[in-house]
Amino acid sequence: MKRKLNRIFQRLYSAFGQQHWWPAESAFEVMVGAILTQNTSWANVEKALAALKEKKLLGAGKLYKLAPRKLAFLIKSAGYYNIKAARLKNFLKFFFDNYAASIKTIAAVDLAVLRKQLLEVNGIGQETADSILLYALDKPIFVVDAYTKRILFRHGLIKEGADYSSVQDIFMRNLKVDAKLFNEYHALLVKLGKDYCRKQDPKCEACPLDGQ
DNA sequence: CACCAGGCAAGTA
DNA sequence: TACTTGCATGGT
Repeated sequence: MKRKLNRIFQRLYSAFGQQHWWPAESAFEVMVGAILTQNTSWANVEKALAALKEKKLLGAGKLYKLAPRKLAFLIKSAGYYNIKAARLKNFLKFFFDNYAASIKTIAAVDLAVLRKQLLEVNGIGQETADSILLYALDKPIFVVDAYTKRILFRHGLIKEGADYSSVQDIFMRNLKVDAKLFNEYHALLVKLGKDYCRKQDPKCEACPLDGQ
């Protein structure tokens, strides 16, 4: 498995190059984006983030004070806006209550400890927690998403419907535990998923992973 | 028109 | 534990 995973990474990197993830201007923006992108296209999330920036509200304090209805309205384009507004509030309360909304403070917390805490926040599941840990706080944890599972399934590396932890373990146990590597690898899988491994065309034509 | 997108929680059996 | 359903906009 180590060989397969490393070969896949090399193929993807050769085909697509560095992805420069996460696309955001700050760690806090990554956290907000991680919640907004739940089951939602990134293009729609970008509109929501732009709306918050335009109003100069993309900061922990500003967002926490903002009325839930107003927040929901501003992130409307990201879909599920009522529930996402509530989830952002839940996360912000956690961030203020435990870490005074300080990125430096929260980033100093042990990976396993913080992951457990994040999962206790209503609205933050495994993928969102791991996205925050890896892309906002630079912690070495592998992010698994729908693309990851689909790609691994289509290439015969996992069974259909494999659960999150089992897929995550495949990467964590067979790759060097390195935030930089995990960052690039997940981003490359998303790139492949978007461009070649769509749900609608199961044939994955011209997939860079096929052939020799 | 139908289907999908960088999930999650709550309800049911 | 293993399904099912609600949440919602915007692009293809």
